[in-house]
Amino acid sequence: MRADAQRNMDALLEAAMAVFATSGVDAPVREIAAKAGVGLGTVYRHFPQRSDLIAAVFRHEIDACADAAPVLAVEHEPGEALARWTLRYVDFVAAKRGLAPALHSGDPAFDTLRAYFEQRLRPALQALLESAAAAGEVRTDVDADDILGAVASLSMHAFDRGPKHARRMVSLFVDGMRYGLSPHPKSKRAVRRKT
Amino acid sequence: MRADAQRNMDALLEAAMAVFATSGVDAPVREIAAKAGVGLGTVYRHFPQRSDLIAAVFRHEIDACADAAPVLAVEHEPGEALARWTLRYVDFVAAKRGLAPALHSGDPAFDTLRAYFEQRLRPALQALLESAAAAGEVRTDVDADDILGAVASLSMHAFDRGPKHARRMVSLFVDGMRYGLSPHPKSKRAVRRKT
DNA sequence: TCTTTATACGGAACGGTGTTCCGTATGTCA
DNA sequence: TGACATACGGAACACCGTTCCGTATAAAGA
Repeated sequence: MRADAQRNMDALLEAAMAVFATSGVDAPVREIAAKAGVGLGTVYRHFPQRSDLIAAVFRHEIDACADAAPVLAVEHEPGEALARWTLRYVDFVAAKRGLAPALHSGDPAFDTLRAYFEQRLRPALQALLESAAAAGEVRTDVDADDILGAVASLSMHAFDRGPKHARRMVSLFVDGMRYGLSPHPKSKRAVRRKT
Repeated sequence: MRADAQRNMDALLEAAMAVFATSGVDAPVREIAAKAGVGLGTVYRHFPQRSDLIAAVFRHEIDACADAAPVLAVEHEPGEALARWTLRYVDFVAAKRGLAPALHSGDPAFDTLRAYFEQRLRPALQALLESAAAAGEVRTDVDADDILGAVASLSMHAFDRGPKHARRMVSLFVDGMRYGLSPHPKSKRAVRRKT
């Protein structure tokens, strides 16, 4: 791949991410091209359809969210890492709330995306979940898909009442996974009731 | 109101309903105008914005759904009427699935619509619900808003797996409301356990 | 019945969108 | 250093929602 092509590709992705965040996913392609300092033709060379650009940005952010998991796993105790990643995931879902319609619109460009979403996020979360479970910091009757689905629909709705509310509802849910287990990582007093 | 104006208005509503059902709510205004045998200017005389036309069709179908309630109430036993209306409501929600994004889009033309939706459907359902409750055919700890909300979100999701699945899930929900009560309207054997 | 006039009609025109096309510029490799 | 495959920019196209205005017509008074 030619150097300038690669450079423009990166510039486009960055510009698109910024513009989508500001003006929503309905922002004109011309605006993104301008922000990236690139001609219209160049946009369509790299992303034949408008939806391909959206999908690329989306994929990019899925990666960022998934990649946050191992980092958090190193920086925090298992239970805390899980809790923090979940809130990170809330932010991801919130940012992409405007895409829900597109996802269900039947555009084939987004079919791949759903699969990528699961394939990438599930293992990331599963690792955190298994560590936390092994450390006895969360219950064992919840799996990664449960969390991905529940938290997504939870924050989707709850965001209508503001980001604070969404994070609070999700925190509640996460605390539910800790129910009956040691309340703080440091104090290992076994409070556990109800397997 | 002039006679031709009324005629064109009706033709437009009918054409819009048909076109939206076929091509979705994103269908071009020109297509609707053509189907109604009417000029573009006429469309915008009656519906200053595209969203006003959508809202009008929506209101029309809310009415149809609400008006079905008293009819069913006369034709069937209270519990059965409630069950049938709920499935009628599923069809309504399913048909309008494409509007969910628009509803949440912040367009002021749709703000009124949400209010109308509740103001019209809640009393219709409430009447069925009270009859059924009075006849001892459903539990009394569920109210109209519970049903409207639950069934809407339930069928919204379930329709991804086909209309059969949606109706099945909702039927399950409705049966839940009958739990512990006489299984068939005719046979009044009191099976009831658990108040 | 015939005027009159307020009202409604049709469709060309406008501004803005996604997408295509092609002449021009440029990175890459022998 | 050429030669050429590749990438670039932006004018042009098709289609969209919306506006505008000259024309047609339904309705009310003579």
